[in-house]
Amino acid sequence: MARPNSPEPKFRRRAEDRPDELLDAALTLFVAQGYAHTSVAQIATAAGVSKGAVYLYFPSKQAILEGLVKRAVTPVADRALAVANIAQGDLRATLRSLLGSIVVGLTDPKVFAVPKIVIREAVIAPEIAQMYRNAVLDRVLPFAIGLIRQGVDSGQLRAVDPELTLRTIMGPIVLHVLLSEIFDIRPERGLALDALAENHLDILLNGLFAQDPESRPDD
Amino acid sequence: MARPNSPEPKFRRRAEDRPDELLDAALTLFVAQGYAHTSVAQIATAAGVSKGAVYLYFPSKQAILEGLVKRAVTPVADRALAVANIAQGDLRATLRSLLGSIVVGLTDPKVFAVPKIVIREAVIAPEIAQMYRNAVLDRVLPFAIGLIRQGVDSGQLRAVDPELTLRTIMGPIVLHVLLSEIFDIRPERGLALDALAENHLDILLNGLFAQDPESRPDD
Amino acid sequence: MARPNSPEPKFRRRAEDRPDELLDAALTLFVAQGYAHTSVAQIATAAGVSKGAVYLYFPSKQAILEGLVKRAVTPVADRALAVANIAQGDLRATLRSLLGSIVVGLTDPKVFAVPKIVIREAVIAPEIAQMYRNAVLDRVLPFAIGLIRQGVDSGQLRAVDPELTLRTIMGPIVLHVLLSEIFDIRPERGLALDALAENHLDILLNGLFAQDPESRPDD
Amino acid sequence: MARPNSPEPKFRRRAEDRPDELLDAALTLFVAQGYAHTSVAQIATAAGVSKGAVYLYFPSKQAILEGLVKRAVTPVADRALAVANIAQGDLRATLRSLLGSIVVGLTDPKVFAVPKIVIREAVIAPEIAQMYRNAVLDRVLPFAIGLIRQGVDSGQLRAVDPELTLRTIMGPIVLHVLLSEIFDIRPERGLALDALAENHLDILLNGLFAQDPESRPDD
DNA sequence: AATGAATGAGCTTTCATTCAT
DNA sequence: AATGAATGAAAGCTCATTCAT
Repeated sequence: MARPNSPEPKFRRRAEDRPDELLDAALTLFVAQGYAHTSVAQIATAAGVSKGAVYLYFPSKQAILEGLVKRAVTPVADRALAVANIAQGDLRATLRSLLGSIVVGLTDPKVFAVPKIVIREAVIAPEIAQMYRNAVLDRVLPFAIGLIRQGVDSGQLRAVDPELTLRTIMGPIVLHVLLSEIFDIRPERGLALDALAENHLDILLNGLFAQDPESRPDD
Repeated sequence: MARPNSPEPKFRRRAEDRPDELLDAALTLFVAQGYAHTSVAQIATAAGVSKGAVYLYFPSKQAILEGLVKRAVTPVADRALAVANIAQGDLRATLRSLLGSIVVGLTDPKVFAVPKIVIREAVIAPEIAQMYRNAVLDRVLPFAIGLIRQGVDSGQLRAVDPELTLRTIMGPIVLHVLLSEIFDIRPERGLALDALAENHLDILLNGLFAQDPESRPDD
Repeated sequence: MARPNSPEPKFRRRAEDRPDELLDAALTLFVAQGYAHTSVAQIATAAGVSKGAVYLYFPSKQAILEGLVKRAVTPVADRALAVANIAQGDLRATLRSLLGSIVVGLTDPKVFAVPKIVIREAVIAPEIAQMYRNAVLDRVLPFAIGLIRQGVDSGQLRAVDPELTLRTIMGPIVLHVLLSEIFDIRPERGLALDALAENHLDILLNGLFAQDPESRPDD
Repeated sequence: MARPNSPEPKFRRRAEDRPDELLDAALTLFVAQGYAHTSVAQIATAAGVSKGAVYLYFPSKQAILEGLVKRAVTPVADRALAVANIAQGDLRATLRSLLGSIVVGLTDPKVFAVPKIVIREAVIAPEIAQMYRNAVLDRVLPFAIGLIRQGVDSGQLRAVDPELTLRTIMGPIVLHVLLSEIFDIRPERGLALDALAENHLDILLNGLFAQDPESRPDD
């Protein structure tokens, strides 16, 4: 306090982004080992500070988890809503670019790391799942559902249930990302999320079944 | 109380189904609190035995988790393959009854509890996820994928990728079950899994979009 | 009691030497792993009986240790005193055959196993060391000391302290057996106890030092 | 009590000699009760710290035992080798002062406590016996044996086996210390180690037997 | 602001002993 | 006489959190 003209602290160990460094360290460790198997000491070491210092920035281990989710929540929702701007004109094109955005988002490990942690640790920290729900899902889902509803109302989409249809659209891609890591499933090469999205979109657009014998093209 | 020659022996004996009772207790606790937050003492108490007795049947806490998965694995795979018998004749009907079976299966909390635990604890016990993969997924998925491939080959289905298509078919339902609990999402009343399946099937059969007159043959 | 003319129990699992079988099993295990690291269950298994059966013959684990010592105590003392019969005539011959007997005794692992256990476990079971002392040492040592005293009194031995001299006679051999196993010391080949006894006896008889310059042969 | 700003902090800090304090406490307890019967909690209490604090300095209970041996090993070997300087000139004098040093060393309970523990716990921790062997015995014994060999070569000693003779020299004294405590043998007053050494030296120098005139010179 | 020594509750696991059968 | 399931009291060890410095 009243620091006496500090002598050029330009290159001092930046102290105000300590929390962020701690969160980064915690994120990596939580993803790799789970919350319960990660000790505060490990987080401190990974962030390059002492065990005690962690408690200068976070009152408890659980608070680190909360901080992680809080930090991730706003950009994710923002990113999702940014897609809203695409949502104009042809619905097919919108759907295609929407799925594209999702694929890009899920491919970046940083983006999906926090949701994965939330899903995993929801049992022991329900309030965190709640927080995530409020901050992300409750902001993003209604918008997406509204989009579908408009399509139905305008007659572009068939008379489907908008909320349930959102699950049909999103489910395969999200679950794939979630499970492929857990069960070590690698369809062909890599995650092949784009191939999955391609095939999925095809079915959404054209249905699963061949229309009828004579109209079927020979592709 | 003050009942002279007490009719309750200090401990029950010869419980041949102790392992099962312990697994039941563990399952409930693991679902409710997660593996890490469940102590062996809690499992023992819930099963009505002493802490030490647990180790009469399982050599370690982790072995309980494994026992849980082992016990669940066979019936699940069997149940899934039993659906195989439905898989004859019209593919639309097959698909409908297949989804119906899945909905019934996932609605029973007992059935999906173990997979949920496996998914949650995969990070700290990868070999258990592996076990589940080998015992369930590797038995069931190839069969399902083969079914789709036959549909494609016979011309009933459009020229979709069988493996990726399976994700489109299963994804929405499985993810819904997985996330609805975590995020406490209850669409309208209950899980409404049947409504979801209905809407999903509708999209699979007819596509998402209203047919524009010229492209739609005569479906 | 009053067993109704038992139908030829000739080849029945001999039940009355169960205690001995248990002691045998315990001895082996105690020697190999120490008392603390040997569980009653191990003893039972090694003896081919159930855990509970052990308690039909011994009231506690410690009682097994005591039983072990009790069983070993009498024959050891007897064997030692049997050597007394040799103790006649020339003292040099007596000493030589005495050391020979000791060497033979210590070479047999069975004989020295119990004393080794007693020595090792004396801290946690002082009453057992006491028992050994009373039953063995107090019977054998006075006799040996008396022998030495006679030698001194008769003028065959120099004017040494009989009690302390007994330590000089016995110490090297006993310590060698005790430590060679512990420190994995193998002088040349095997324990070479006989060579040690030979050399030791030589020193006892002739002293360590060459008598004087001129009398020394030219080795 | 009701002393406002208590002058006794909840815990002491920065005790750089904590490890030593813990080793001291452990040594006392191991000597009194044996390794297996001493709990980490006991060691902690005896050292005036909490159970957890022990693990700040030693990774395991066994590591305490090792630390104990490591700490004792260097001074013992050093002390032994310091005797080397005495080893010049007349061998009789050397032997006398050597035994004197040993007696002094063994009389100090601190010095012999660790070897006694090593001997006792060798079965369950053979690597510790090995460590002791390497650090102490392998440094000291060759020197002592060499000394004897020189005596033989120079003709001062008779043609004895140097290695085996070392046992004759050391055995009685070491075994006496080892067993007297175990069997609660107290010859007359105290350990009387000096009397033992005196008598032992006498025999080494002059042999046990009274010289019969004719046989002595060149037997 | 930062440290890291210290705490103490809690965990998994072992095992001598008991007892219903 | 014999079993072995069951107990319960430890034990060794971990770790989130506190606090003197």
